[in-house]
Amino acid sequence: MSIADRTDETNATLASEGKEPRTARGEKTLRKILDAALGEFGERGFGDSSIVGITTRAKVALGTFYTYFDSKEAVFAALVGDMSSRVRDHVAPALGNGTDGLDGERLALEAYLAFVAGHKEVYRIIDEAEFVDPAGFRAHYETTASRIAARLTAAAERGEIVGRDELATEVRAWAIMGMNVFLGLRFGVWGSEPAADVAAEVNSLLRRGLER
Amino acid sequence: MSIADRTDETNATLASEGKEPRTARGEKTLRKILDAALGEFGERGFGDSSIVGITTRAKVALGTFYTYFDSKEAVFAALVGDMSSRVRDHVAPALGNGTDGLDGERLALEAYLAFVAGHKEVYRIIDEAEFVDPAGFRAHYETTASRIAARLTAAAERGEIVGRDELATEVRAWAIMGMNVFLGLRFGVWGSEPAADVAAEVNSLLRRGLER
DNA sequence: ATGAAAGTTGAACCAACTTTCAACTTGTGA
DNA sequence: TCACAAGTTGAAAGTTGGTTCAACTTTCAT
Repeated sequence: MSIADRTDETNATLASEGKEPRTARGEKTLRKILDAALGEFGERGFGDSSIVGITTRAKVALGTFYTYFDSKEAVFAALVGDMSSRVRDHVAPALGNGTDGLDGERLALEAYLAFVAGHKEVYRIIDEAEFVDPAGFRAHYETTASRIAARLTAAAERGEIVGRDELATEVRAWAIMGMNVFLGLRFGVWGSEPAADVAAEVNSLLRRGLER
Repeated sequence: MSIADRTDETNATLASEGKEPRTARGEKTLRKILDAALGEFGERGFGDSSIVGITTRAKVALGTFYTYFDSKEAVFAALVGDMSSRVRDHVAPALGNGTDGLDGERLALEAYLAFVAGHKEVYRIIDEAEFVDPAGFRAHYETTASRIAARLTAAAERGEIVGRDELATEVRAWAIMGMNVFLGLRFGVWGSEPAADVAAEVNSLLRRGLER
């Protein structure tokens, strides 16, 4: 998926404040820069990336970068927000396809693993946001955890799972999220064992626990 | 815990190859630099840290740094290995104090949360290693996952938990590790809800799952 | 006591970037 | 058509911070 595949409105707001493109040409250039930045940051990491590297990939002049962004950090932050949405957009549809709430979570993990395997740059950028864009990083995970918590509460109300108080629900949500992220690293980024097998094992853990 | 609290032998090997200190004075200087680096990286992150920052904290001259390390990356890598050991050393004793294997995991998570809360720099450095010292990062997590997997296998052999094949055991190990790390972030680094409550909830998840 | 090895010092060097800007090109509405 | 706004260009200025090194000090074995 390229940034160019997304809507114009979405891209426009990714530029730094007051630097939004006002013509179709500018819009196109902004897209090229964002795509190039995604590639550059994904391959080299934030520290080893340079603005020259980004503009060279985008095939625009160095100065053009500053027409749309205030700094290297600013593009990165824009990308974090965008990658966060992409993960959500890709995983969310799977949630509804399960036979019950927990089965939805299984399919969501499967979709997440597939997404990560095909977009390692996205995984990397969100992870590196912990140091480059802490606010964006925290927003991403707090939002994700809230969504999981809401689904757990709904499943409890439907009588599918055991209900718990608010703190316990948050603990469960963060536990599930942490499992998913680390499995994404191990089986999406590093390895390539079948996503369905991985997700199935996690699902049995969530359903029945480990105890004999 | 300061680097100075550890043994001389341990510290000596933390210097870059061929740069090990040969006198007591050198040993002491190396310790000061390592402690300063831990503080600097922990507070500012790798990118915003500078060698001047480290040597200023350590109260040694800039050039002294290069008596013991080849580069900024080299100190960071030394620190990653050391932090990895520290986490293990702090958490391992708790494992044996449980009434069974899963109870040991509960106490280990509790110990881990307490450790992270008191040593946020350690958490941060291991996380940032993903980008600064990928080999050290991977070694840390693969080693940790192997240890968890070995404990799961042992518990299965004792008949405490349901045994599974190798892939499933690895999935379980990474799932447990991911849970722990994310709970460390949420409840150790960011929040301060009681570690015992968090660990208890996770334990019930592992024992009985979520299903009603 | 003494000299060779070990350790320390910080100014200076240098490579790598980020950021600015004035000139130039392109697009568009009247 | 034409004038002005929007966008593009890349050389150059400016900054930052890693790394080197030759002079100097301390340690310690003999």
